[in-house]
Amino acid sequence: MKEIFTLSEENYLKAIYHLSTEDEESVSTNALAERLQTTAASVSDMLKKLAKKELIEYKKYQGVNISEKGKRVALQIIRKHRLWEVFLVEKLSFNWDEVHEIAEQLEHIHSPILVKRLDEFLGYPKFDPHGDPIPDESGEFQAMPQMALSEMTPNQSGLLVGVKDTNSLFLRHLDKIGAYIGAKIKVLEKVEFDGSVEILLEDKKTLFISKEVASNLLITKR
Amino acid sequence: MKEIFTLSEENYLKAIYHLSTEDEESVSTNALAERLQTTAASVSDMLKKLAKKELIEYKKYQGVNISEKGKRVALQIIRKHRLWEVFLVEKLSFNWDEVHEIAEQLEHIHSPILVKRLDEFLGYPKFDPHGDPIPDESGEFQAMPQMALSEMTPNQSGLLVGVKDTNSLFLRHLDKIGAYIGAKIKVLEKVEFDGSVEILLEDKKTLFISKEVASNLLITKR
DNA sequence: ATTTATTTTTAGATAAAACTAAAACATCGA
DNA sequence: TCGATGTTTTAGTTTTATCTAAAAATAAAT
Repeated sequence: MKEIFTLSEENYLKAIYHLSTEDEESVSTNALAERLQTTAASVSDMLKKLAKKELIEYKKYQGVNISEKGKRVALQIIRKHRLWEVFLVEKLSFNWDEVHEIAEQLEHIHSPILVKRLDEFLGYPKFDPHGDPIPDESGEFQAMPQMALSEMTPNQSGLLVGVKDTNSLFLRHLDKIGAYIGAKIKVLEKVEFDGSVEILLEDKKTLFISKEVASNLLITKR
Repeated sequence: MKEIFTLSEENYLKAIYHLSTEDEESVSTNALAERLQTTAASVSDMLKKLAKKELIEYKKYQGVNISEKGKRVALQIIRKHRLWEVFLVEKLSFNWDEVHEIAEQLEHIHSPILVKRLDEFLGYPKFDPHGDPIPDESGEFQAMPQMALSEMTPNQSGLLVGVKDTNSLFLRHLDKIGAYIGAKIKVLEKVEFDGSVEILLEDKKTLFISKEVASNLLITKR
C-alpha cells in the first residue's frame, strides 16, 4: 500500500530536503518560496498539508524540518532524478547540461519496478553525470569527503568529482576548458589578487580558473 | 512555440482519437465517460474546453470528431506511448503485459528532443510490443492489411502481427500457449460448435484456440 | 404523435494549488 | 523595552478538473 503524493508535494519535499542539507538549520518559508518560484503564502498553505501527512515537522513561524518519512520520500525522488540523468547521458547521448529539465519530469513517474530495472540496465551507477551520489533503494548513498577547488592549497591534487552549480552555461564552460567528472586536477598556484587558481589538468594542460568557477568545482583527494 | 496541454486534455484527446478509429462515427459523451472512467458531466465540460482550443469539432448533443490539429497531438502522444513500450520491453526486459500502465505515465513527458533520441536509441522501431504501429514525427504510420484470426478460413496462413486486447491475463495466456508477435499461424480447422479454431503454430505445434482468443489475434497474410 | 426512456448538458459544489492583500508574529536596533 | 522592519500566516479569490442533481434535448416505443 504505497502512499502516492502529488507532483507539487513531491517538488516541495525535494526542495525542503535540499535546502536542509545545504544549511544545517530549519528551512524558512521565504527560502522555499524563492527556490520554488512561488509566494510565501502558497508555501505556508502547502506546509500545513505536508505536516498533516507527517512528511515534515512544522511549527508556525518556526520554519520546517523534514521528517524521517519525508526524507525517505525525497531520497527516492532524488534517486529517480539521478538515475534518469545517467540514462539520458549514457544511453541517449545527451550532454550533461541538457538533462536537468527532462529529469525533473521523469523523476515523478511512479513505478518501483521501473526504477529497479532502470538501475540494473545502467549497471547500478553510484553517481550521476554531475558527480552527485545516487541513493539506493533504502536511501543510502556514498558521500565522499570533498572540498571546493577554491579551498585547496598549492600542490594539493585530487579528482574532480562534482559540480555545485548545474547551470547550463557553467557546464558548457567546463566542457570548453576540458574539465570533466573524474579528471585529475592539481593546484599549482593561487592568485591573491582575484582569487583565481592555476591548475594542472590531467597532467597535460595548465590553465587559470576564476574564483567563481573554482568555488563550484568539487574535488576529492586521491 | 509549442502549445502545451494538460495531462487531462492529453488523455481526452487520446481517448477521442482511439474511439473514432474504432467506430467510424463521431464519438459520444457516454462512450468517453465509460472509457475514461468518469461522468458524462465531466466529459461535457472538457469537450467545451477542447473545442475552444480547436482540438475537436463539437456540436452540442451531436458527439465529437477530432480535428486535424487534435489528431496531430493525439498521434504524438501515441507515438511516445509506443516508443516507451518498446524501450521497456527491449531494454528493460519487461514482459509485454507489464508495460501499459508505465507507458501511460511516460507518454506525458514533454520533450521533443527526448522522443527523437529515444527513437534513435531503439533503432527506429515501426511497431510496439503488441504489434501496434508507431507513428513517425509527422504522425504517419504503416498500417498493414490485417484480419482477426477468427475471420480466417481453413488452410489460410499468416503472421501474428498484433493483439486487440492488451489485458494482462490475455497476454500471459498467449505467452503460455507460445504465441508471440511475428509467429507463423496456419488455420487447420474451424469448429462449428463453439467457434474455436485449430491452428498450426510455427509449423511445429497444433492447438485449439477459443473463439474469444481468436477474435483478439490479428493476422497479416504472408 | 405522444409518451417514455436515454443521453447530454447545465447548475451548483468541492478539492487542489496557486495568487493578492491584509493581519499576526518575530527580531533587531536604538 | 519598544518600535521599525521583515517574515510568515490568514482570509478571500481564481483556475482546473472533478462530482451530484436537475434540466434539456434526442431517440425509441407504443
